[in-house]
Amino acid sequence: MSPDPVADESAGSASASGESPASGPRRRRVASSTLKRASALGSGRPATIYDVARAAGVSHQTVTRYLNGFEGIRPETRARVKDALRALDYRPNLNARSLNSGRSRRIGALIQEIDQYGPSKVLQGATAAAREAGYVLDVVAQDVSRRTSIMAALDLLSEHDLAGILALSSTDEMTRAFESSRFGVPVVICTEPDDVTSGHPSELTTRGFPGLVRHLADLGHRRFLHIAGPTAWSSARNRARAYEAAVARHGLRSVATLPGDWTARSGFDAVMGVPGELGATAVVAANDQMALGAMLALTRRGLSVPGDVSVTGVDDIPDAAFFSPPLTTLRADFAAQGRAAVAALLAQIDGGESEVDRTWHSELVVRESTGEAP
Amino acid sequence: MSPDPVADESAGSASASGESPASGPRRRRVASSTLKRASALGSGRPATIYDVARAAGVSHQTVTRYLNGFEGIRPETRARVKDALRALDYRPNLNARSLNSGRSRRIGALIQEIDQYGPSKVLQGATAAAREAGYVLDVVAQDVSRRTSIMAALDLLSEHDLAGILALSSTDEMTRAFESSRFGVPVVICTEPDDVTSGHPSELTTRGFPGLVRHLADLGHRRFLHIAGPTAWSSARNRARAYEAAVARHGLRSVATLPGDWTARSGFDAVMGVPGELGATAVVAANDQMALGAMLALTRRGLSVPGDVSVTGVDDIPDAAFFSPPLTTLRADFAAQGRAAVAALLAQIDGGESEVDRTWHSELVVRESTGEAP
DNA sequence: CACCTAAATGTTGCCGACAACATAAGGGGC
DNA sequence: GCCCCTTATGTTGTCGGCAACATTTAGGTG
Repeated sequence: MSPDPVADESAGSASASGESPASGPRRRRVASSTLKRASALGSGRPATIYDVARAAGVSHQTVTRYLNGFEGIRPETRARVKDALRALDYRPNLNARSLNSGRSRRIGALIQEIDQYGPSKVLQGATAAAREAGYVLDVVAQDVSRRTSIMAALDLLSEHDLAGILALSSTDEMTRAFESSRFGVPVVICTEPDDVTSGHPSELTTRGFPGLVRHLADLGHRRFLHIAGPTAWSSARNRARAYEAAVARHGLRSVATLPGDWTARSGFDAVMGVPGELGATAVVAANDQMALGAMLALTRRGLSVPGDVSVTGVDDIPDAAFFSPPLTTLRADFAAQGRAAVAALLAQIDGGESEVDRTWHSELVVRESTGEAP
Repeated sequence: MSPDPVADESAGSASASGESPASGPRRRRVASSTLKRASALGSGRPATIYDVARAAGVSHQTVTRYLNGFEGIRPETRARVKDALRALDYRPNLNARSLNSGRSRRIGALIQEIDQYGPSKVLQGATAAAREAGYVLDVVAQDVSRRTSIMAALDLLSEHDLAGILALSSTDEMTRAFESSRFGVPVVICTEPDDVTSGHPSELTTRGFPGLVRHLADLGHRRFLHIAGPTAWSSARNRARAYEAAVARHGLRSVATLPGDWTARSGFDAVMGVPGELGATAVVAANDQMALGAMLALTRRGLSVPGDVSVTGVDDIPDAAFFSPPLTTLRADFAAQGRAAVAALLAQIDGGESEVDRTWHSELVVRESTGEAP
């Protein structure tokens, strides 16, 4: 009835049982007919080193040597191989290579809440970094709605012989799954720098939240409200800790820390759920979405932003600059997090050196959602 | 200086040159020492069918037969194999399998603007569908900032012997790259159902936009403004066409179609850039982000939403319900698009039948950004 | 009980790449 | 000119799984 949602264009004569439509032990060829394969451009299956060798009139090992940059090949031979490679459009089969070498060029990536801005940006950074190193990411997204367990995802990944595994979300669930499983490959859990994991105060604790709170304090705010992320996320816990420490350091008062789940709805519900007077003139949300929901709720409660209450977020998602009013927030660089995680993993894979110390910067972006305290 | 952003926990004794630290033709074992490998749980490399066969006292082929569900195995033998499989925690090496069979369980996925809600949701749906079928997605994200060409990404993917390739964004650039390349595997371009590709009016043209425009017309609006997505995107073109057709059908007037790029900023700029009076009482944006930017711009121009101007979006991103004011929009189901694309690809891979006709529904969600025309 | 067939299991070879070993040309030294 | 030794290149075997073919064992039948 409805139009096919997918515009497909099958390419090449490849698949779907080549010539003999009847029987079909797949492409199992008959004895020596193997030599009849792809000779010209674009025909049939991709060329192998054997095809190239035959075309160049050398042995397959000479081709391998050429590909591996071996010096001792006569210029004349070298030229023949080179020509054959290009003529047949040779692409190495990484599958076969890793079967032999035991090392693949693939990284498994587990990710949760991929539809959120943060995680998807982390993924973007990770794929970019991986690609630059000649790797691809095998991505498995945890669907929130169907919690089939991370273990099942890991099982799926474990068969694909990967060079390493990346956890792109740092939740307790994820951490637990990674602890209980044993992989034969390096593993990295990507997370915001946080106080507990690193053992010393993170940038968010030393500069990010202090700067944010000072900004609000300078505007005359004295009583604060925090809307936290889900406690299962290490970044949520860290942000809450950083917030509380910053408020305490300035000798100010935190009225409450309300639980949220990163969504705008939870920010909205949190504020709507406060009984009686709000009791605070500044709402510090752990991310921009919750700040968005909080602003709407404040409006609903008859409070104006920033007239009566100032609101801040964390992340600086692209939309934040266009909220009504535009949101004051702490900018985070998620793509860099993803890149760093991949770099750390590659370091483990290749060398064993884990030298990847990255400088983290959260930057306070002041917009119109914060103003003088009433 | 700053704490290491990545909490890593290397697992297993695997990597890093096992025993002999000196020389090292990798794990190339010495003659028959191959038999000395992993015997107990958790030791060394993953078990192969040969390990299992030895443990069960049968030939490797019997193990294969068991794994493939072959009936003719004596119950007693069957039990021994089963026990050995579990004892060694056997996992098939899909790499080796696909080297032999020529078919892998991996799908290449190319995606652009993954940090946008739509594409990331499509990816979520796609990975979920792939996972259910026992596949994983090899994701390569096109980074907008570094347009290193899709071709390079395809080259990278082409070496990883994939069962098929998915384009999760439908842009001209992507389409062109797919047309000029020849793959030996099925290819599917995931796109919104649109008029041109499908050859007949899409749901968006027959119901989505007509419903939206009628809603606005019923509120008394007569003059409309469209903020379109980037013309390189087929969905942007289709939405613009659907909008114009709907306005025309109701005998109303479209003042202009302004170009945007999906971002809130572009929506903001589009509205700010209109010289003189706005000339319209309803702004129909091609997505929610641009609608968000448009609303802020209208406020900046001294117009109230929805008092003076009504604004609508498309997509119904989770945040849309919490914009100020909450946004009237056409809901789209991106995850379903991703699932459908995978289903179509799998159909091509497995059967050749492309029976995947999915019912597309855009649903009008009325919120507070639309109201009576002034 | 010999004999034949079907069922159950074992053996060999291949996918594509690479590594170790093996061999065929070239260039001195005497 | 003989021998050795360095190049340049060819041959064999391996990774883990599967398919074709080979072989053994069990189950009937005359």
